[in-house]
Amino acid sequence: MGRAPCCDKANVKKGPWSPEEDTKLKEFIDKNGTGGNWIALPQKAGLKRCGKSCRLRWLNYLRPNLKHGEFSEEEDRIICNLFAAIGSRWSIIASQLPGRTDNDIKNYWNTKLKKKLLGITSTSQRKTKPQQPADPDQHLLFPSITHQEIHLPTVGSQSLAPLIPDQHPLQHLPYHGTRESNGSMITFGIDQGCSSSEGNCSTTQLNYGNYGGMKDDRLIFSGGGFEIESTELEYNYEEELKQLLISNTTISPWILSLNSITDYKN
DNA sequence: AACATAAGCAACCGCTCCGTT
DNA sequence: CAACGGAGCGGTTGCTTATGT
Repeated sequence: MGRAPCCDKANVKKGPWSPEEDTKLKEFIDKNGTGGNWIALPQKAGLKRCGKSCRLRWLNYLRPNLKHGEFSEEEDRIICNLFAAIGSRWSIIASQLPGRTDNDIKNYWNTKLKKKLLGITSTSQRKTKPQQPADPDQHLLFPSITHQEIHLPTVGSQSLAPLIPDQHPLQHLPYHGTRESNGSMITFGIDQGCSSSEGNCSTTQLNYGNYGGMKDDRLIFSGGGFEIESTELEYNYEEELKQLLISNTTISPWILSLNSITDYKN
């Protein structure tokens, strides 16, 4: 026996929302809030919709301060870097782009940004359109940055490890290493807290580092003044993307560390 | 103008997570 | 501790629009 459906599918409307439905939903939420119960909301609001559908409509279209339209170069960069770091965690990526929704970013990535990055392959071309060359400004998506903070909606006490997909190279990196700093060895590691010395921070931060390229069969990551190696090359999501990034070693930064990479002297 | 095809995007589906009982 | 149920998420679908023949 499967689980009970979230709503009576025979009696709910599906498909595109009408302006009247939008108005009903918006007015109800403006007046009453969501009440933390999406399942009960449609009935209260007088809508013949599934609660999940209402939630999606509100989050992706009706809620205030949503940004529509073209993504900026800066937004492109953030999406690319975060995708490289954590993969298709669209909700986390969306949390870094005010006014953008996870669905928006997901669609944008799948339909435009990925192609822009890959220089548009022949197989995905509009058949009759002339072949576009690879974007000459492609490298601008990967400026050489060493440290940029991203605030993840993660409670400081939680481990960041689950945010990293299994196939991501970070999974194969040691969680601790050493580097030289001012003549003495520094130990660093990925801890499970936040970077503030006070602790109790409500967000956990992630730092960008640079993907430094290949050495023998190893991926080298560097950033914040140190370097780290991965001996396993198992990360294989977006194979084409990986090839692109590897082939651009001089210009492609890559994520190195979670800032909660903390330094502490031996 | 009519048709074919690709691109874009809103919405749905099904799964996992997590709080509650 | 297990079962349940709601929220949230990512993948996918399918409709609409744009573009070329």
